[in-house]
Amino acid sequence: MQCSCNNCHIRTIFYETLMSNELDGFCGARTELLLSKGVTFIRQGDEIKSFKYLKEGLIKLHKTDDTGKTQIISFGKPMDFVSIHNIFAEKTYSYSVTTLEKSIICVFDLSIINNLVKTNGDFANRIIQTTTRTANKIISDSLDLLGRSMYGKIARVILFFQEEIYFTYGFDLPVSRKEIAQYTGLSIETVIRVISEFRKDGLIKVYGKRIEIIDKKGLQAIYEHSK
Amino acid sequence: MQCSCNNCHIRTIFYETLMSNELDGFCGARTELLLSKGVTFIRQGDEIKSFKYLKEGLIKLHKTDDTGKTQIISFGKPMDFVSIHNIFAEKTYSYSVTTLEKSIICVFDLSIINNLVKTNGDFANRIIQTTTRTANKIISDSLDLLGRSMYGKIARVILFFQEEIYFTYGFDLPVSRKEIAQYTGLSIETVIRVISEFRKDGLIKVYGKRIEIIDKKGLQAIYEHSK
DNA sequence: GTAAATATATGACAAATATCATAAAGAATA
DNA sequence: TATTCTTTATGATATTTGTCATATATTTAC
Repeated sequence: MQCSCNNCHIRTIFYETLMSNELDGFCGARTELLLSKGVTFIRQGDEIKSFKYLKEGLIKLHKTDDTGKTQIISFGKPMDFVSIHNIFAEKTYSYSVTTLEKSIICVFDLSIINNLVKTNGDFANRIIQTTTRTANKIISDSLDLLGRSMYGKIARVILFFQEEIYFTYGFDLPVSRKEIAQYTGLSIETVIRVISEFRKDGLIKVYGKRIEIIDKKGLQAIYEHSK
Repeated sequence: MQCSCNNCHIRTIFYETLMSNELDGFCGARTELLLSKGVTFIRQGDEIKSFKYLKEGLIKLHKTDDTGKTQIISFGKPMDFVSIHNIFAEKTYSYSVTTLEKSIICVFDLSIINNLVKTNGDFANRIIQTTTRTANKIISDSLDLLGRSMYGKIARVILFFQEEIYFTYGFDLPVSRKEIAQYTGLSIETVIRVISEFRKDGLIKVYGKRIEIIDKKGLQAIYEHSK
């Protein structure tokens, strides 16, 4: 039987671990969500019933505390599992997830995944690796940011979108200055000011959301010397 | 067969998931390490060959970057798995682990754990839950610290040792001011100054490493209003 | 037991970052 | 189109935190 996941990267993550009959069940039971930009499709506090995979697009993981302050925890790109480090440990989501661009989400019933974990040791192993890698990336990224100055933090964000999301020197920032502030822990004004300084120093060009990296080595040097 | 892990908390984590014969293999193949204070028993970069459990004592997870700067990632207490969020994802340790007090570490060969993951779905499930919970705690703690002022950060550290480690209002800090700085991202002088301020304000008494909490509600208020 | 190293402590000052105020540009809405 | 709301931008100023200097106390090494 042809599985509609054939062209999807999720196969390369789990394929080898699944028997043909398991794969059919796995792929057959999935739903696809086509979401436009700005849709919060997971809300902190909601019960976890499914396992979600970002097939295309861009998302942010975020949480709001009792005082109403919002923090952005990480950005997710295609081939990322959404909130995967959360779904096996808790009954409800600790974080919300919102699209930053038009995105396609694959939704699997959590019971199918849990069942495969129980019956297929290799699959269980893949899940363990994937969850821990996802969590480790969040930990090392947030520890990295913690130790840097405002210049290093903003340089990191710009380099992140260039190196891990758009792969070109010119791109439209998918986040507002405010969201960069929520991710870095800086104030909005500081974010705006640092971006302006980078522009004045000829490191980047800025036209609203549009960023063009002029001096990538300079940006990298700022990032690296910002401890 | 009597297993010497009978009195150990690790049984309550994995017990129900293991058949009697599996349990024998699990417990029989373990080694115990008795370590004095200040011993680095896991070093970043070393190959991961075992699964380690902190039976008694206190440890810190830390890493040193290329510039020689050391960051403390988390503190581990009894019943914690040491670096568990790392061992399934990587071949080598990303972090070092050092005892802060005399500690007992149980060492299991990683292949035994991996084998159980493959053959026992319930056990695999427990491992997934444990790894993700460990990682989630680190993520939420570090996000929490990131958003707080120096007063909130130091209050958090003092409250952590009172509430999660010693359970009494008076205790000896198991870490130096420098280590608190490495954990919070503050400078050493700032850590010392804030502790002094807390003392001058009558929140705590300080005799070198000895801390006595005088006004716990006051400390909590500082922590909570420090965003 | 003495010397050296490390940890704690505090002051003075500098640097980093936040806050408040204000304004213009853009986007959303009626 | 006019109106409102949000985002971006910048200046002035205040607050937070770091750095450097120096001193004492404590621990470690020989």
